[in-house]
Amino acid sequence: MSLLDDLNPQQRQAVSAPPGPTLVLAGPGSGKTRVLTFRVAYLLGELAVPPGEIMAVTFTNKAAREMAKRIEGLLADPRAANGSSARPFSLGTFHALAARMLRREADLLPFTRDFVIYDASDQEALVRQAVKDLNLDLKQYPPGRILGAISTAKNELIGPSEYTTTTYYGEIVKRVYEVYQKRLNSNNALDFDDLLMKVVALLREADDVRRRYRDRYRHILVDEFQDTNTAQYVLLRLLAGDGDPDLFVVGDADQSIYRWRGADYRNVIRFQEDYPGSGMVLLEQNYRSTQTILDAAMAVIDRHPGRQIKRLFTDRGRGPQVVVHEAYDEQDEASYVVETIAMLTMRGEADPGDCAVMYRTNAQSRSLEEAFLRAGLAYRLVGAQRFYGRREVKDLIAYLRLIHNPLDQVSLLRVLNVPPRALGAKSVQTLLDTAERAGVAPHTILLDLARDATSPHASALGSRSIRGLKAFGESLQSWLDDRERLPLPALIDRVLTTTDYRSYIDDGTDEGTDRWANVMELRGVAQEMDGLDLTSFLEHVALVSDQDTLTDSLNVPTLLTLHAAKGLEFPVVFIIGLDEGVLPHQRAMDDSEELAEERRLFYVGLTRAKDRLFLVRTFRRRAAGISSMCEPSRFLLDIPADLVEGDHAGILTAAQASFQRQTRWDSPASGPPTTRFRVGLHIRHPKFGEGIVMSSRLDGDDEEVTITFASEGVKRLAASIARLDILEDEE
DNA sequence: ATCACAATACTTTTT
DNA sequence: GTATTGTGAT
Repeated sequence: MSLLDDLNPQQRQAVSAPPGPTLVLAGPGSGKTRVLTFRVAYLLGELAVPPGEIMAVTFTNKAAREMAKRIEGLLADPRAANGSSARPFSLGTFHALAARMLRREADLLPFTRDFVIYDASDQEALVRQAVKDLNLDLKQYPPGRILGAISTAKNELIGPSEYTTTTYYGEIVKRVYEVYQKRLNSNNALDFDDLLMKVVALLREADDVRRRYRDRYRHILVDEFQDTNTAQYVLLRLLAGDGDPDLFVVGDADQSIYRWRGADYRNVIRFQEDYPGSGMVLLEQNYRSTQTILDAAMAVIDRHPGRQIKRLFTDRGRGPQVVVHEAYDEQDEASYVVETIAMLTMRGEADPGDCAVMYRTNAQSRSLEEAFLRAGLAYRLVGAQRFYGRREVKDLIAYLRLIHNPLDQVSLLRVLNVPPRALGAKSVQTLLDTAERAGVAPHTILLDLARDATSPHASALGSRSIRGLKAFGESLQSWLDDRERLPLPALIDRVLTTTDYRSYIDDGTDEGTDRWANVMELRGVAQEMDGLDLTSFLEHVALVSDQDTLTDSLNVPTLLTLHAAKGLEFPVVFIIGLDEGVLPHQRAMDDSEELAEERRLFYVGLTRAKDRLFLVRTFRRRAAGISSMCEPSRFLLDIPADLVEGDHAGILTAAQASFQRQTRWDSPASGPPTTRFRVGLHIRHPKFGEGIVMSSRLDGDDEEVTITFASEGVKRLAASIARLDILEDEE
């Protein structure tokens, strides 16, 4: 009797694969989390691997926690070869693990272990500063776009000095990038991308450090491998080392939805090339959804041009038909969702907590929230910025970051005049100029003023701003002293009292009360994480996103974006806003790669559903204030009408008919000649045996096919020369 | 010089 | 609904 008895043959093959590079290609709902957790348990139990040697990388911290919990459960199972309870091993996201390594090795690095992590809005503030510094027009060079370019470069491990370009715009980006990076350094700050980049640089340059980590992490597991970017992949390779490391990666190219963040599912191909001896296991059976839902999902993903028809199968039976609903406007859409959930609950067909509502953009949650509130029903929102993006929360965090790392200028500028201290733009600018001229960081000027108002720095400043700056400096000094003495919640209280933050934020209105409640909630987080120091608290705040804190104890419907839904499952799923311009999103419509990603995103949403699926579209939609008509999503039209519940199928067939007359398609109208060998196709080669097509591209009249063979690894073959037989679908 | 309030423009997805 | 910019009052 072994733990592995609970698995199907494919899963068992993956879990008990001999240590070495292994690629697990898993369809949705195929139990890949299960495979990963069993693999860890197998290493710990069966192979008696010391826990310290294992590192598991997950996509979210929530996934990490979930996995830890499950492993603990597995190891407590009497059938586990080594029935002691769970032991600690490294587990977390790339970013969290990288941050830990950087703090540990900070002595070798050009920043101190007190570095702060800048989130997207901090980054944008810094880019904004840089653009202004270079006397560029913010309108012409929107910080967000420049930041995107910088982030893309960082994900490819391209630093400011290596950044090459041939365009004028690229030249601007390069110059902003240089200033931006300099500012990060002088602020003792790292952005998200730096966490990865700096670790990679460290491991590349410091031989002894690299050796140490390689010796330490003998077994590495990666979840959602299709969403790794170049920096992450290089980091993995550095940690794993050469030869045949035990690198166990699990992914599904069809669920790759983070291309815009630099993720490259071709890492799957790279993996096979870099580790020619790697094993490959497929997980094809789906344990989650009914056949109807799977058929709908497959119909959508199979429209992906140049892709093999995939047969996901389940033994769960057909289940109820898919429901398609057309609402009049967003309010109507939201009330339809709320009413349907209420009805299902009332009939006892589902618990409120079984239901999830998914949408493309966070903004779409608003009408839903209003409808839930109107109906007096509770809900849970997994929002990107629901909590940590709020002004009052950011203010308090900025204060704490400043205390933690006074070099953090972004935070300093944020709070210097919040609450108002009569320090306007002019005073701030004079402070910065004075600091620059004296060659010191701005905060030292403040601290100097606090000690001695007549310090030499004072000359350039007006008497009124000196008073304000001095007062702020005194407060800062006292907090810095407190930092050493007081536990975190008490430190927070001190900041709130000295700044009299409450009377600033809480004006007695409902909104003000709400804001103060948020401040207290943040304090509560600090309190809960008992004994946590300031460093860990700030790191938690920076790296732990809302969905990581998603509690499943509440029995209420969940509202979340399709991206946030990745890796989750619900008995009842609503996907709303199935309209052209929303899903697919307007900004993805003129790029066929992006359009393909939108399609995969929809596919991810569909495959979250276990039993029932509701697809909702809206006839009229308000965007940026004006309401206009919109057309049904092209993805919706790909769902075969015979999977849709009677009354509603008409909506589809009518829309499909009108669609025929138009020329919207995923690829240009003329369309390039298509490849004969589509990704995922099973083939047989006379010499190499059976394999799977990883990619194929046209090469003149010929076709170059990249194939992974079960026995031979990756080969690139010319279709005209190699005698490739296409095997029938794996039915 | 600062601040409060009004007008304005913009709004993908997130570790 | 939010962040930035503009305006007039203090």
